[in-house]
Amino acid sequence: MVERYEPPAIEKKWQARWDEDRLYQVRDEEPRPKWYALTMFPYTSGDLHIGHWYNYAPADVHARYKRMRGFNVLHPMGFDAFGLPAENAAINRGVHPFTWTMQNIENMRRQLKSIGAIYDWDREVITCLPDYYKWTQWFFIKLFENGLAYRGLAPVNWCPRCQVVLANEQVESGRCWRCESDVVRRELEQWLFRITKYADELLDFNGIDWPERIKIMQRNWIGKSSGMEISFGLDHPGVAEKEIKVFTTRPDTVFGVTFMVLAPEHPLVSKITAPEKKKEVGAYVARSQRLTDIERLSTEKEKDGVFTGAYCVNRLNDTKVPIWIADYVLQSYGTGAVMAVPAHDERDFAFALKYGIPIIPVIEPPDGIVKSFAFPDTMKEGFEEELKMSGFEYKAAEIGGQFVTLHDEAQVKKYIQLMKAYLKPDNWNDIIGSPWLFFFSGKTGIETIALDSIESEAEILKRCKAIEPNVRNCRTAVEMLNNCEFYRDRLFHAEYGRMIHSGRFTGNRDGVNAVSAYLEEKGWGRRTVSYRIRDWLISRQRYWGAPIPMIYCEKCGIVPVPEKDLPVLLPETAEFRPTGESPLKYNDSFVNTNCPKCGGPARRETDTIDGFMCSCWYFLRYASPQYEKAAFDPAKVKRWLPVDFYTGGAEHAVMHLLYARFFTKAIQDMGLVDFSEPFTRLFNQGIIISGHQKMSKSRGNVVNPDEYVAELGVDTVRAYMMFIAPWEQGGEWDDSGISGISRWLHRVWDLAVENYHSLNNQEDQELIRLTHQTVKKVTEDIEKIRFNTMVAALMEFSNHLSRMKKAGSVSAVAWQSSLKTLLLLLAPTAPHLAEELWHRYGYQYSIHNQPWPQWDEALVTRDEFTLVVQVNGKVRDRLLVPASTTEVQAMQMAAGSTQVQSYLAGREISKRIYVPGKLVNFVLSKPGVQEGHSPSSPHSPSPSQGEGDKGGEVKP
RNA sequence: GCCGGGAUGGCGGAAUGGCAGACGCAGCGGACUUAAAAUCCGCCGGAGCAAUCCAUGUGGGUUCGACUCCCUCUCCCGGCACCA
Repeated sequence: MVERYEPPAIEKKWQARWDEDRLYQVRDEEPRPKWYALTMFPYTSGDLHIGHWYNYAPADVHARYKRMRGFNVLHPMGFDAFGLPAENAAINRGVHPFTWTMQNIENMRRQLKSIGAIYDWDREVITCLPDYYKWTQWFFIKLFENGLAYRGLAPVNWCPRCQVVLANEQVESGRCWRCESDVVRRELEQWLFRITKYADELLDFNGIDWPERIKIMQRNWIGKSSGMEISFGLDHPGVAEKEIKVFTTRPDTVFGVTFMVLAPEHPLVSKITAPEKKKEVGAYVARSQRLTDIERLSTEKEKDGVFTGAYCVNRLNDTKVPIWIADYVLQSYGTGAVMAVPAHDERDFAFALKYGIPIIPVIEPPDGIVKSFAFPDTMKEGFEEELKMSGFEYKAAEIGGQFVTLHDEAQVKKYIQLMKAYLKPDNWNDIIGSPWLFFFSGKTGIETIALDSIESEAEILKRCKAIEPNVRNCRTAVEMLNNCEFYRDRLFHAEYGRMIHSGRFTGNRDGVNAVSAYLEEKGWGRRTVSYRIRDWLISRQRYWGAPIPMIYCEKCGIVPVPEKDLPVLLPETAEFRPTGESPLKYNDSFVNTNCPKCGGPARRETDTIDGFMCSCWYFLRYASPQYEKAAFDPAKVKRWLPVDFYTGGAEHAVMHLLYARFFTKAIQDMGLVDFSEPFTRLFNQGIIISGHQKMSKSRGNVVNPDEYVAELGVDTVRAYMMFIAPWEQGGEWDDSGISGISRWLHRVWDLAVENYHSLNNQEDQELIRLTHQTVKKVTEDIEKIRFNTMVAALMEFSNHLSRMKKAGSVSAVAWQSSLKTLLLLLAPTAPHLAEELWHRYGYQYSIHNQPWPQWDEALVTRDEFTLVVQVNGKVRDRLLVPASTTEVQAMQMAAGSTQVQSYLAGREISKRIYVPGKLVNFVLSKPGVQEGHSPSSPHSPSPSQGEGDKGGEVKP
């Protein structure tokens, strides 16, 4: 018996050898082209679960492949080491965050080493060490000096559980990204980064190869929308401001403004509120401050608000517009004020209905449908017959009367005539949609009033109430119409269309541009853009982060710490209590300092920097991790950056990935680097879930890879990760298939280790073909990141080898050469096994320094192929034919097939389809006669399946 | 609600306009063994004795031909969620 494959021993042996030989040490200066393959470094949470491995193992396979393809590959690893969990461990268990973090790193480094990756550990980066965070602080000062870091009073997202503020990106559906607590608002003075300055640049993804999905998420997050800032006149005694500015994307609806809504936090609120409304408004403002974002922004929550008692003026039609406040308007977007057009905005519509505010339609519905309800007993005898005769679409209402639907202007015109003729005295009728007309039949005839302004709205309502007691409690005309189900779909729409009821613009179809131009000409507005994205809030009221390197001096104000004094070290001792204030605040020896400018007494900033800033530049540090003179050695960054291939989870789409892009653009503008995008190609691998949930310690569903490694070997685990699904897909962790991979690697071992006895060389050509075919398939699959099919191809290849070995049907030379190729193809996936077998064959150490095998396209193609023969698109025969077969020959052979002939008998071929190298399809003309089929195929081959099974029985 | 992605055997998946189910797991049968494990060989979507038919979430369409392209609907996953 030959030696058995024993992975743990082999793996340990080769890892030690590689380590000793510094096989994976990366040299900066090499003639080979560079390849920077980066994978997102882990947060130091304690240990790596199988989900982490799913990030790292396939990334390493790809990097190893690139290495064999002749690239000088930098594939570094490090630790994202600042963050809340470390401090929470300190609070809960009394371990110092530093100790906790470094212990975790020890363990994680051990696990990472067991992967057998090509990480060059000399380049390890740990963000919580002073030699790293010194430069994080240095970058902060650079941003400050360039006007990109500023201190501001802002309503912030406060997580009551973590006792810390969060950036907008770190709030997920109103909850803290880390602990899922509901976030509340607080007004605090904080440090922010001016990411909004780069909003437009961040929208430009030219030159980078990123998944469409991530680009869309970033675009949505940035949320650029073009519109207008429109000024409404304000004339309030004692108030200096003479206008209220609103932001709108729909200037074409400006004639439909019937109220104005300010955010509760809007600075004008306290100034303009009428004395008798002060109490109510104050209470509303107080309440909205108290609510969490979840409560306040919940779409389930009914829109509510309060009238301030004040008015402004719509300059376009000189209408007085009541000013309300409501918390569905956000102070932080646009101007914090909106012009409400209830006829064409869903929220405004709901709000207006709730508070009885008039609704004036100003845009025609694009479907052109107009409705009218002929109320019971309002029409004279014979009206219905007239409707019928005129061909109108109508339906009898349950309560009597008719629902009439009109489809064009001619119908409307005709209907109006008809209706006027039949309307009984002292009644009214209306047509809704466009035009919007009310017809009142009085003593003197019929009077028509259009619902085109606040005044006419009031007049219409007054008259209706006079006629119909049932509508007396309606506050607006639309509220009255809204009682009728039939009208509902006409009362509100948000589409673009022809303007109506809009003075000089009535009839205009390009309202947005027309109104914009007019407002600009008048000086009442300007075209502008708004962004959803807000500046990045980076202050954290916590200990375990890089201290913000700023000093407050009473005389000199805010002064950055001079570079020579960096890093501002975290004091070793601090009291860790969840107070909501930085533990540094009460550390006198940290806080008290001297002003670098005037030397006088001063205080240090006690907040620390958001950990996401550390990961904004770690990819630069890897280029020269021990460099002491600066954050990075410019020559090395020039050599290695940008990252060629960045892999990691999609959960960072609008956090890390957006921040890192911003940061890179910012330092490019400072002249520190000469590229604008850090990651040329991004690939998001899928997530491994467990029990239908993301793996996390807190959920208690983590799967530890260590046991699999100990039992089956790391090569098996690596290959299994590659095999389970396409990498971008991920999925539920299920180890039931891992035995298949283990068996396969054992088979490969036996294949290579056991002696081969050649009996003949019958299959040499076939083996050569299969070898080249496999090289091609494996290479292309790795390039396309289709690792699962790559492993499948390797399995198929080794299955063929097994068969040939058993048969002894290839020469010893062909066998050796193919096996050598198999090992090379296997090297990235199963590096230890490949190295061991390579060594046993006596080939030169190391297999990982060998070039990737090439394939010869001429040898890949077979000299014969299976020609599929179809009749009416259904496969009826398969013929093995020479590769040189011509179309004519193929047709002849296909037609000659006995299988096929039974389908052709008595039928005419109307079309012959030929796909070279693949198939022939005979299309038959429609069956004329039922007989004429051979008894063996009684079914009609015609595609018409009407008769189904019962028609198929033909007794012989 | 809006924006993405997805649905294929018992399971993971393969096939991106041309042989549906590669490769693997599980299962079944056999060989070896005193026996078991391991290993090896065979079978393995459904119906049918068979010829053959049915089958890629639903319903329609385009095409000689559709898992693949287009439209409708259902369900699942991810993101955003009053952004005016």
